[in-house]
Amino acid sequence: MKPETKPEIAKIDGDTPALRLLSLLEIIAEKDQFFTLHGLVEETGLPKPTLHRMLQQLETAGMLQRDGDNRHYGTGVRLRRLAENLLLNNTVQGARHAVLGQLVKEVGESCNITALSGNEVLYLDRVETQAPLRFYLHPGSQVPVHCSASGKLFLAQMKPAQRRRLLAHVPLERFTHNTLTDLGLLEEEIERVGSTGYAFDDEEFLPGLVCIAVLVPAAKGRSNLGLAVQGPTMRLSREKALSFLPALREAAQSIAAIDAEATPDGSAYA
Amino acid sequence: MKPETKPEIAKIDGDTPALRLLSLLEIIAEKDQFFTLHGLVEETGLPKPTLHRMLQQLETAGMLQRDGDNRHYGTGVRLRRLAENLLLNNTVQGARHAVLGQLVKEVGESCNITALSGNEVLYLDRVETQAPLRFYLHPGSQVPVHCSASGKLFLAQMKPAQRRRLLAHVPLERFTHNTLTDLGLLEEEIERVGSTGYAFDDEEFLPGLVCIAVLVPAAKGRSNLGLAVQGPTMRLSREKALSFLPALREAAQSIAAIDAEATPDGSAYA
DNA sequence: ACGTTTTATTCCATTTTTTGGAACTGATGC
DNA sequence: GCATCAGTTCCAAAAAATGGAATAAAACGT
Repeated sequence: MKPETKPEIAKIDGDTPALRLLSLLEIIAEKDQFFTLHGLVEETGLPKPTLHRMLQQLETAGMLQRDGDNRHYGTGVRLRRLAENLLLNNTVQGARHAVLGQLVKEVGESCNITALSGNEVLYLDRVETQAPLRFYLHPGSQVPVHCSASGKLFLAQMKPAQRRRLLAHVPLERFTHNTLTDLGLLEEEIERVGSTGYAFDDEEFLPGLVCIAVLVPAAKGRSNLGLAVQGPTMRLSREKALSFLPALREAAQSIAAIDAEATPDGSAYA
Repeated sequence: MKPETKPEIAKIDGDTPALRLLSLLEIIAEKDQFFTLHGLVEETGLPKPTLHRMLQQLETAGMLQRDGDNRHYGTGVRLRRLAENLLLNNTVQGARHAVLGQLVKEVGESCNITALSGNEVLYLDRVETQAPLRFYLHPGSQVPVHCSASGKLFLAQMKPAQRRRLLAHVPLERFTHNTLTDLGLLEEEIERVGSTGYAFDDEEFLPGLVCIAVLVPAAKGRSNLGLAVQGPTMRLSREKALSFLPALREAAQSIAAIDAEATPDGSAYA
């Protein structure tokens, strides 16, 4: 008797067809690989025609895209744009923004919340310092993963295979004298970042700009939110930046708490 | 008679309730503020009870969240997490996109990844050149097989019977002076393409647009992914296009490697 | 080249869900 | 208190989802 490909943990739930479709999207969103109709059938336990109809619906709408062989599906442009807009425009969500504002007051430097989008780091929200000398980087802009503090944090928590795939094809473009353009050195740095739980950007992207970042802890699984303080070298030394760590961690915790508290008690969404 | 406030540009579309719900999410995703039922009614023109039900549904599922006063809605944790996961895990598209971007840098012209979808060639992804003069063709659009470089490559690798079946049902529509509308001539061209391993589109679809394409090699069987460089005749001669072949082939190889890694091999894909 | 398997797709009668005009409720304001 | 405005509930007709079974289309093996 063979291993009996058992697990088949059904996960699709929802009281209405539309919610079941969203539930399916959640399963899809967790994949970092292409998927097939057959695979989903095994994974969810749903009848094949039902799943087929759902996928077909999503494909016609441009939410999914069939890849090459007509068998493997991946996310479509429309779905990705939806996701980006959702994250991007969520900023006036007040609570997070308020925490950011508070942090800026405490440390006296510009702070921002970041997320990984594709192979770049996306600025979700940002509060500028009051100091006259400052870098202006607006929410919505993107920076490469390999030369930003948040980016290195995101890389550090990925599964090795996932990280390798991303790094293998993203050219480690040089922006400044300090940019890590060597894969080996970058891996070393990422490991350091992973073990210490914070990351520096020591003028690796823009000359004169230093940055220290931590992850916003997630209730479970990986986090896709980073929190960072940025400032000009002129004002912000490495030591001073390090001294902000406690405040940074506390703020990250607050943001995590906001998200956690906003979750209907215990059973998450049900 | 007063100005009659009539911005009311309905935007919700979709052939099925579930897609209409996604369409609603898109509208919501574009907001950077909380929103109300009434506001959405005015914005979309949908009946109040209908929208109410939709919002209620999304709220119960944890996708939306009401803001204290029970009147204003904002995005819920579950929806945000969905968006985060979508972006976080699209490393495949990210990696492919990076390869495309790199190729564009090398050759200085717009490049795209294509797939055969039904009887037409589908643009999966595209990166535009920086040059000011350019054709704008977005991902998701489709072009006929008989007058596109990628299309001819797809045809060339088909079994003759398969190709005949496809061509029998696709009228060889004329788009430009150079379009191959004669089946015999097209067969000749396809044979040439098959033996050389690359294909030209010499203003056969759009006047002034030339294109050279290769196939992304597949691990097994036929490939259904094409990689192409496109440019205006003004800048891109046939000779120059030919000189891009090595870069094109190398990029195709990279994409093949990415896909190989991201394709659930045989069975499980978790 | 041909039969075998695997996987995708279509069919369709039944069940479930959506739809939206109208009526109702509750809050706010004057 | 009455007017106003927004949110909510009702419900019968119309539309859509469901999934077992049948079919079609590739991929595979010989």
